[in-house]
Amino acid sequence: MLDIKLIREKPDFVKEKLRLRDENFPPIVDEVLALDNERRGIIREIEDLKAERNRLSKEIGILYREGKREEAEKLKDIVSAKKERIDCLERELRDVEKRFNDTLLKIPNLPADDVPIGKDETENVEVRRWGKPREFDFEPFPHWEIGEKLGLLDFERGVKLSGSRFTVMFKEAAKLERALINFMLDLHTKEHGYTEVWTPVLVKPEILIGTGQLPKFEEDLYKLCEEELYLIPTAEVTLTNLHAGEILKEEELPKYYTAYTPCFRREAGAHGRDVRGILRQHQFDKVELVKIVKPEESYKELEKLVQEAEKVLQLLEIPYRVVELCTGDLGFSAAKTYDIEVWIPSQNRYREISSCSNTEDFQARRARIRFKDREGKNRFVHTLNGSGLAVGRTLIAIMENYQKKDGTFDIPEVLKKYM
RNA sequence: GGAUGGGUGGCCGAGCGGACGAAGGCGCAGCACUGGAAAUGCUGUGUACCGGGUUACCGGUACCGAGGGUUCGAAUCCCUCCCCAUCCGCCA
Repeated sequence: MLDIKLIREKPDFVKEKLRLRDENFPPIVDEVLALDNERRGIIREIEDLKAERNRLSKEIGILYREGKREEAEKLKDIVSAKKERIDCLERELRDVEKRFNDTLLKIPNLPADDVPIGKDETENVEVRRWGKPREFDFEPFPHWEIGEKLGLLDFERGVKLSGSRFTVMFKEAAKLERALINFMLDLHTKEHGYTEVWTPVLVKPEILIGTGQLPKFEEDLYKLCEEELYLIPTAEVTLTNLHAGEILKEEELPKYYTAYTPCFRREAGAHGRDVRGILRQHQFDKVELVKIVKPEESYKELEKLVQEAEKVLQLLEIPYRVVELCTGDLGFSAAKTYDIEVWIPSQNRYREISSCSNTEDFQARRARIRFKDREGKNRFVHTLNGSGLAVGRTLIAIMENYQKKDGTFDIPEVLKKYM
């Protein structure tokens, strides 16, 4: 959530930044400002009336104590009349406030100053490459062919159990999935200083508002019909919200959390994309990295976060590149994002395997995560999140990059002790 | 799912219609004492919003789990809901 004070003081600046994301955003700024004005007018009137009421009520109490019943009765009538007006205004305020909040919650974060300007993913900027794509002396198979032939990936049974975009994994695939999770968690906890966390995967709506999935992206989420609970689309949701509503001590920061969880996405906008294989599934595993840090350290921490995620692919010895997302491709909550894209031989291109973002105080403000600084002032923290990595996609990368002519594939050296 | 007991400030805990933003304690900060520290003493110590000065300030409003209601006035009385604990039931 953006700071309403910033919107009030620099509406043109905010509009300009939002325009870099999408031409359609700027009008919402005027909308929210109009509601803010209306809201403040009503608040002022209510508070004046209440101040008067409180003053008179106090007087009534004193009059009673002094035994001046008649005077007290007179004052009562005056206060009663004010009460009617207050009730009416409060109803009005409730309505305006709700519209104000809904609107404010639907405004995305502002891109950081150094984010490249562009309209969509074609204008993302490559930052660096690691490793050389292997030269094959045969036409590399896509992972779904490798997996089906070896009896490791069963797409038909996935559909039988749960429908399209669900898959069953057998034997080495299932085992490799588990090995990868352990490998990633070990790396981040032992080498990078993260605290391992296990979290629920069902969460309340306000938690999803905290990280920015709600209210705008309800159609991307799975929701229970019996209870007001949603399946998480990423552990970013639970890890970031661990400290929702809390005021942390400055010396507790930074906090580094990592968790393995399954993730659930309806992929509402992705009909027809990547339908084959396990690249885009409704349920997938991910090891997530979340950092809660002091504002002045967040960009330094973002660079470190990306490197920590990259380390996974380096140890697995799989080529990748890092791209910086342009303004038009940034996610809703992000001020700045690096994607890590892994080399997929069968597609002869790099595909996203991790997304690392600094949301600055956008999520902190929504989830009310603050810390008390040395002067005793409460300030919003900055929150960062990144995949470290998407496990299913890492499995794809291994199957394809380590494949052999006979249709089998090798296991990366670092994973052997996990198998 | 059933029964019982609870939800008050950073924490513990009192208050049960008017002077209560809320006793007391702990914690924290400052000062005094000390060679330094401990102990002790004194002082201070919530948040959000609205308005004015627009730096360290002042005024107002709200907040005692949430939402309604009664009342001139609610932490306090009434209703609804949520959450927590314990026991029973069910269950991996």
